[in-house]
Amino acid sequence: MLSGNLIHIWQDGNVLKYKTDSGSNLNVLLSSYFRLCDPIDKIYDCISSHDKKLAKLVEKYHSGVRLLRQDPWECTVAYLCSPNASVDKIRLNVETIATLGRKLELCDDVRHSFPTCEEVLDAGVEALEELSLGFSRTPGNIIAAAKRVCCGDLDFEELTRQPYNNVVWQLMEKRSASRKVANGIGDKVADCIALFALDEMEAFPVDRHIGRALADMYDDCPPLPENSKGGLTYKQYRDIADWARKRFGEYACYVNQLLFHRQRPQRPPSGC
DNA sequence: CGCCAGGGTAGAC
DNA sequence: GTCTACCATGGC
Repeated sequence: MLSGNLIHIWQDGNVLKYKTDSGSNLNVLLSSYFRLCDPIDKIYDCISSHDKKLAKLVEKYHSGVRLLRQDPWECTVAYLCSPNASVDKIRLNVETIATLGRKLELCDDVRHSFPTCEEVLDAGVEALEELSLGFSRTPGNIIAAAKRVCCGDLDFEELTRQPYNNVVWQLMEKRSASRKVANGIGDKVADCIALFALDEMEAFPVDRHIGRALADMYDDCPPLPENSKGGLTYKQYRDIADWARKRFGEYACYVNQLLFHRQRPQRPPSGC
């Protein structure tokens, strides 16, 4: 589902094909979603030239792995219910929340558009609480985010024109260096929204998989904590992300995508 | 039963 | 500013 259009998408060799009953031509929309204007060959060549391990990842995944330009609101909600959840669980959460949206049909495939922030507010926090989205704080965080977006306090359009640090700062609602407002968006979730929806190519999300991959592949990478239960402190997170930006340079965010897919069954592009 | 999953928060120092 | 215990749930 993209911008209210239910689309069936598949890959035929190096060609992207799709089917939809939407009257309009969706080439522009899909081109933006898959970032087809990015110089992908140049990017992967550049990454390959860094080291052997990356070259191997590029060889394996270059024909399938892309960075996406997702819808900022949908992306925000998706990552609000991502903490301590698997990709499959997050995908299920997004599909479940989508039942609050408009019904769509294509070739006997019945799905839903992702609900707008207004539709989420109309549904109310009680409706979200019945969806088993994970932690009990998640429905409240989603409602709070919906209010920020609806009232214009959180303006994604404007954020895409701002520098990376500023974007993360605003997403997290950090008002001082020491105090952060609890809105469900920490450093990692903010990075994901910034990179996957707001064109902030400087973002380098560090989840457990990325952290493990880096520690595994590079001896000079800041080490992961030994006995932590999965979590990185803000400092540890920043140290690793900064190391990666410095090490991988301009296309670090694409390296991030490759690392995430390392030793993982390839899945169809996420989204709804 | 155990462990793991695209982490964030309150509260402690 | 930095570090910890705790949080809900599904899959395996």
